[in-house]
Amino acid sequence: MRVAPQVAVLEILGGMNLWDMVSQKRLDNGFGGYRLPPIPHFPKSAKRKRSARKRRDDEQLCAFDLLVEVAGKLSSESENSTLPPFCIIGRSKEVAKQDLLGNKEELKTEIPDLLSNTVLAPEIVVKKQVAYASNKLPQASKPEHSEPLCLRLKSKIYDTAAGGSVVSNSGIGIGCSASTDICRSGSIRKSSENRLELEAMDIYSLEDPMDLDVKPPAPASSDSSAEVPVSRDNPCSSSMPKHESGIEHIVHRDDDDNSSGCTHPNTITNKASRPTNCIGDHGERNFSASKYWKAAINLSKSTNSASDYAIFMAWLTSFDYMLLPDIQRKPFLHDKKTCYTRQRTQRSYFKRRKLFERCPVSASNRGFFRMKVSNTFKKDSNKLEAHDPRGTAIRANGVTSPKAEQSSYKSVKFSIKSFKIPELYIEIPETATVGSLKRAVMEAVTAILQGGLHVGVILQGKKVRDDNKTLCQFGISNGDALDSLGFTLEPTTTQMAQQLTSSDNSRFLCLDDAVQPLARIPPISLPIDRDPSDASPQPALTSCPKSDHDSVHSPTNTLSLDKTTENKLALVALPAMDVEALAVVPLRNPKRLEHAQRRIRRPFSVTEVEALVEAVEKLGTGRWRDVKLRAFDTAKHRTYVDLKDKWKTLVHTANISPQQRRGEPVPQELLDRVLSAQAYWSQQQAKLRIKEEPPLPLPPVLCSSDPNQQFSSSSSSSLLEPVGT
DNA sequence: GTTAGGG
DNA sequence: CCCTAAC
Repeated sequence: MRVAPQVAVLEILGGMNLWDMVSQKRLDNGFGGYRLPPIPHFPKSAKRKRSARKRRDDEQLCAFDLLVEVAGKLSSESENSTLPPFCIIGRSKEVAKQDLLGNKEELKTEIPDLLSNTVLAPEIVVKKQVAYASNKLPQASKPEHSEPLCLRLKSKIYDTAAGGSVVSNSGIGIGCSASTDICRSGSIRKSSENRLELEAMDIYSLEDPMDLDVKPPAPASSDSSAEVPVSRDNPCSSSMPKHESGIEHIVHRDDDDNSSGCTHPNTITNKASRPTNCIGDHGERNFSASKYWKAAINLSKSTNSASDYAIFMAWLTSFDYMLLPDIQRKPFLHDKKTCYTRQRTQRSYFKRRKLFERCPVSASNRGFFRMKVSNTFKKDSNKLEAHDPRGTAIRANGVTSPKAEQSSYKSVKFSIKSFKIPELYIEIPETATVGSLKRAVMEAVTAILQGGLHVGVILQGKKVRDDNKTLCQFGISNGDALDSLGFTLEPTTTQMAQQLTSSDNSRFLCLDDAVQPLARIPPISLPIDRDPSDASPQPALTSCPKSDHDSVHSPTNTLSLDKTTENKLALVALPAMDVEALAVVPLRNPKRLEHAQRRIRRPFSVTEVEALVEAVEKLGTGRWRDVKLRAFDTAKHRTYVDLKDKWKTLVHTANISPQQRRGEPVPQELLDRVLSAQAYWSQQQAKLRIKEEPPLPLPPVLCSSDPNQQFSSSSSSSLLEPVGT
């Protein structure tokens, strides 16, 4: 019997709000490279167990954020372009499972952190990848040269500035840039003091950490940049090599790391004299992937930090592995000005975040989660420079800077919560090697990155396209509208599966005065649902599929159009198709990972509300499918459940005081109609129950002869094209 | 697959 | 917007 190789579909989730991911713990179980360390066993103390659990969670968050930040630094400090490629790959659940079956050897290596005063002392676990564990598959499909190895890096993160205390010991998987090639060579296994690693790679435990609540060291040194807290002397850090020489090697040795294990900072051994980077030792680096990353490097050179951070933050949160550059290639510590110091406290992310929001100015100095938004507010430019690696969805608290010499200038502080992450699907044969998978993912990612990402600004669900308007003109500088401010990542160009050619930096960039056209969306982009109800000055982007279906994209027109609309507020309905547009390969059988991903929130526009109201007026409240078909047939992102839910909230909204309402205000007239229709139809339903008589009770109040007219008030004609069937 | 309702 | 029971 011939067994057809199955196709494993990898789904790399995107589009998720980072904050949601973190707060909802959706990074658990391997998704996003996250693994839950086990909770230390405290049989007799529920309390301790609880606190341990909390600590673990906190640590995960910290570690996660560190990754994010590291990536951000990498991307922005790779000026010399000697930066080895680093990439992020995803993996299927199956592969992950197989991962655990292989032999494991552990290698030690060290990677100086890219953040000031912080050292990453990771362990790399090399696993023999059991790539073809499935017995069903013919062995012949196995490539002869070798089994792909899977690199896993268990990062142990120390904060030297904080006295070497363990900041994090997470299970985040980080790979090494050259993993594919290196592994194939097999050198990695011999290159360093091997140690058998028996524990599963996701097994971690922390000792009861030292008091991690100690306040971070105050910035003492005068010569340090105002922003950078200085590392204070402490037993541990003193033994750590300073990073003045660029690269230092630090090996973490925790020989008694076992299941009950402690990773005590004091076990850190400085072995700087002996670079043990397994990769470097053998000089077998083969950055075959580097070409792809030139794009990323160029990108980082030619664009501002906001986009850099955005990109890497986005990808980081989208993938399972991140490949870090080899430390021997380049120091990353030169830019002290922008260096961060990891906050020592292990307090929860949430707590710090709140703190930050409350004290946007000072607390941010050393806060790891500090948002480095330097939103200089210039006269005729509303350029934002968001440096937050954590992404977007900004929240701004209109904070006035007392320093502003020009009284007319007002600073706005943004707290970026997250970017919307583009979604990416990859399909690859099950018989493919992990290495090829990595390459496939990398190519896909690169294809997008090389095209550049454009940062979009969304205000109250609408895309702000006019780059020349000032923030205050949009009301961004104050008011509740700030809560509905967000950012998106959009592909600028996507030349799938194309060679990276570029020295042409002009293609990479975003968030600049001159927004690059969203040109050249790949032909493979999936059909995108347009929201016909979103009245928009951007016909090309919001056209109804019905009428303009094939013009998948001609964003260029649109954008050029933008530039001419300087005098008008260019609030444009969010096309909301960017995500789909990034799809690499149409997903065939998306076995949703774990909790699939939450759909992005798309507030109903007034136009949509009107359409909904009108449909419900005519059809009643119990026929949501019909309502959908009638008024939202072309809006694929609106399900009938959505419509039902929206109606529910509309009714609620109509019943509360205007002061209590949030979001884009719905005209009272519409709300009145909502109540009216709700009352009417609920009455009908009641009647129907009592006596199952009237199959089609003639509606309305006035027994209008035409039920369809009953609720159609003044502006009766729907803005939506009543879906012709 | 739809509806209804709680979360 | 998600999840699910109930149909």
